[in-house]
Amino acid sequence: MVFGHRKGFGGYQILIRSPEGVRAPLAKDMGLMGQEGKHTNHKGLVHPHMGRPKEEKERKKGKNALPMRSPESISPLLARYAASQSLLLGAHIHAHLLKSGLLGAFRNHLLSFYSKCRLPGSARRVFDETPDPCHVSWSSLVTAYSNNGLPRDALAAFRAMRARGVRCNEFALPIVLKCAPDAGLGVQVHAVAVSTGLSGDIFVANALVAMYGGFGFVDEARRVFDEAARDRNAVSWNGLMSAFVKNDRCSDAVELFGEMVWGGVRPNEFGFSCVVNACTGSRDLEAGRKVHAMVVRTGYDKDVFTANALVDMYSKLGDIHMAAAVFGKVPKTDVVSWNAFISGCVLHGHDQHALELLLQMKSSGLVPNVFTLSSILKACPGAGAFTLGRQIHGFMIKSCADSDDYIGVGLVDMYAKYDLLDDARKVFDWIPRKDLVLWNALISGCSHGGCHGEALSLFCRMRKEGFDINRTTLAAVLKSTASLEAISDITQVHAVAEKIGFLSDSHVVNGLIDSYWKCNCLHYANRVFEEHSSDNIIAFTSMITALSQCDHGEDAIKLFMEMLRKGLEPDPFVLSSLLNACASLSAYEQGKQVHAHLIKRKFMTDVFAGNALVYTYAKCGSIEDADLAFSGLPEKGVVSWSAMIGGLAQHGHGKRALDVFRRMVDERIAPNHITLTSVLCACNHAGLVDEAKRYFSSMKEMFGIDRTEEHYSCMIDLLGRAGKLDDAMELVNSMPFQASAAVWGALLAASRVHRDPELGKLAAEKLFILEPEKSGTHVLLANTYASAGMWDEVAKVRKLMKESKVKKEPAMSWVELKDRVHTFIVGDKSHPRARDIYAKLEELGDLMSKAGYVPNLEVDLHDVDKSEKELLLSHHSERLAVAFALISTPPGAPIRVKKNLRICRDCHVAFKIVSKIVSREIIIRDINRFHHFSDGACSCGDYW
DNA sequence: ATAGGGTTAG
Repeated sequence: MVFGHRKGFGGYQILIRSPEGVRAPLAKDMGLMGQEGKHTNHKGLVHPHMGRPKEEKERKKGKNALPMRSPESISPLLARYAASQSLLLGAHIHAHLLKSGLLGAFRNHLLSFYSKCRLPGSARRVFDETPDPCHVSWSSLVTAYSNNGLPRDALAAFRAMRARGVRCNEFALPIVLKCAPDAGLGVQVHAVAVSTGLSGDIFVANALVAMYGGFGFVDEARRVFDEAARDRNAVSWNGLMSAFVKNDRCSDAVELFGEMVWGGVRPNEFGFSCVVNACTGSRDLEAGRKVHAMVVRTGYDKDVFTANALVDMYSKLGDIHMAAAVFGKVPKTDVVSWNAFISGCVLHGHDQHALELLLQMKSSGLVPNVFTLSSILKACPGAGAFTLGRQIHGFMIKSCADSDDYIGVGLVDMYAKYDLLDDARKVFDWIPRKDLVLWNALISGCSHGGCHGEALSLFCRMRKEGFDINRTTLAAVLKSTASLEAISDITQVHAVAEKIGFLSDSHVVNGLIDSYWKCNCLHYANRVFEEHSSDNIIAFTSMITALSQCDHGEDAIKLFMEMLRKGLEPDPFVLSSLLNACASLSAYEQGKQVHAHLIKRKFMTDVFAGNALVYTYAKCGSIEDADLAFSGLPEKGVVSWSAMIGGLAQHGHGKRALDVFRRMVDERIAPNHITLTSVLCACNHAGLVDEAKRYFSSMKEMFGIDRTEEHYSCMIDLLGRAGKLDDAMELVNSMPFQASAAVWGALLAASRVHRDPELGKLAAEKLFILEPEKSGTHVLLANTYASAGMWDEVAKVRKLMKESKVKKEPAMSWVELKDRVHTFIVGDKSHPRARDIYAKLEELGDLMSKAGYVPNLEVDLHDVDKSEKELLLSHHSERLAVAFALISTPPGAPIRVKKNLRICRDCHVAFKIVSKIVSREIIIRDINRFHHFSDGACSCGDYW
């Protein structure tokens, strides 16, 4: 039979009850059965040192035979045998005393002997045979029970003693206080102590401090401590410190330690280990280092408890190097030392190192226990050690230790991280007593692994079964509602969170904001933000993200300014989020400001911020800055490389993008599906059809990446642009996905360029169904017919467009100047400098005509005469933006404009000429890509 | 009479 399965590993071995054990001969010899048979310590586990005592072995061999003893030598002899746990020798003396009739004088000594040999039953027997037990006999009996894991019997004996009117002594009280099951009984014992005048005894006072501390009554503990001011010793200080630590008042404990040292009391190993734990609990690394210095000065760094506490402190407070240094110097490491260091490594993400430590630990002869293994389980996914994780699972089942709460959670989490939700679920179902953390692990696993419906239904089950939930539960389930974009579910979770008072929690607020904006409910998101989190950086980050993702980049930047005004210090998260806002706005100047923040606050080593910087500079039209940021990254991950390749692709630097991709492969960074999308995109913008075909057909075997819908869509677009319309259609028909609006849109555009009205008609019909609200479809279809000279069809489409009441999405352009973004729509006269802008356009018009520019009237479908058409063309939003930039920036400065639709073909021609006339670089970011106009040419090579 | 290590989570 196995027992002790809760803490069944490590310092204590799992106990197998076997007839060959120490106990069998004892039971026979002594005629005693029952409690004492287990030889357990108070935790119900066998201690490894409890082997067969040396003296007993020697006697069996016939050496050292027991001599006749004089009465005076009996008492020290019993004490010696008790210390060496020599049961048989003690029993021999017992028999000798019986025989010689000397038992009476030694009953209390025997009682104590049996108690120390963990035989409370024998002790009781001696006590029962005592004709008139005195207070010493009673105290010894209470001690025998208490020290051998029988607190109820100890209490019963104490009550019997009180009922018989036996005087209570200072030895019984501390022991019985230790047995008190609740504060009520503790208070009663306190009353006894006061009434018997024993409360002045320092041992009693210290025991009272410990009792009150253990039950959460720190103030009571403090009162008893204060009353014992005169006799206080180190134990009193340590006891109160420990009371503070146990009750989440770690900083008070640290302060108390200072008081103690100041008062001239020298701390011992108990005090040191306790105060180090207090520093850990209050996250006070500064105080911790000071204590560490004192520990070294006084030589207590040799104490395992203190050293372990230091390892734990440095691990948890972020100085893993110091943790390693202390760990390396622990004179005799035990399981706890290893556990503390291993968990520290896992906490810092050094998963591989944690596994190496496990091996070292084993080879140093120590057995890992449930504490070790729960940390190791956490490290398995990161270290790619799935097999080890499975083995731990098997090991746990075999040793009946799998019902350990932490191991259960660790297993659920590990299986979930490997996307084995069925296995996670099995472990979950198998665990009989499910606690909150276990539920959370499974729900988080589900929402992480994309099983959002499952996560939601688990959450509902939890609520129905009356389980408590916490912020982790809510955060996980909100992640799922965000992905499901299920507004009614969000409002329900919102209501639950409100009901149980979790709306002040930043993680919950974060989840709600995130869910709401993903459901297009930006106003709800904003309401949550305004109502619950005015001065919290996480909430600001969420809201800034929400605004920038919903195309409210300007509001995102405004909110950031507000955050600064409130005196909140930006962190790398909020700055990364802000960079995304700048990217979506093409706000180059703002992006540089954020870059400055990052440098100033020493965040340039942050991976997320660094990647966002690359992405933002590329999106803001400066591929050079993006390249610089990319080269400066301390660590380039797959996201960094993908951002750079994608940026180059958007700017039409196809060859450079492919070079970077080759470098990435050389450096053994595994590309993902996003990288491959960027690669295909690079080929697309540079017209590299053969390269694209090669990557597209071999990506699975070369990089193990399955082709997604996006890859197909990019490939179809590429074939279409290159005029290979048949190949494109073949791919549409053979791909394993329904063709999306993006695919048909690409085909429609291709059919216009390559004058294929039949394909254009097919694509447009699909688009009318897929995206009935979009106006561009009509325009493109009409253009397609126009390009083939089918004017009747053009007229029909225009009529259709009027009937369907589809409004044309207004074309807009933005240009950034210093810290403001200026917006323009076609024919816009609302800008304060409108007069100057139009004058500039007129001036340019003359110069352009002289340079040979002829307006391309085909691109405009308005039913107006020729001169009016020309005027409309020359007042397109992008032209207004460029003209404004020309009159507001110094000569020679590059001009960056962002447009919400594709750039107009006539404007494309115009800007080529303008760039030459004014000797400026003009950079237009349209919905698809970047156009760099310079010296009469565009970077896209007119291929777009 | 006073002491230690572990799990979920933006």
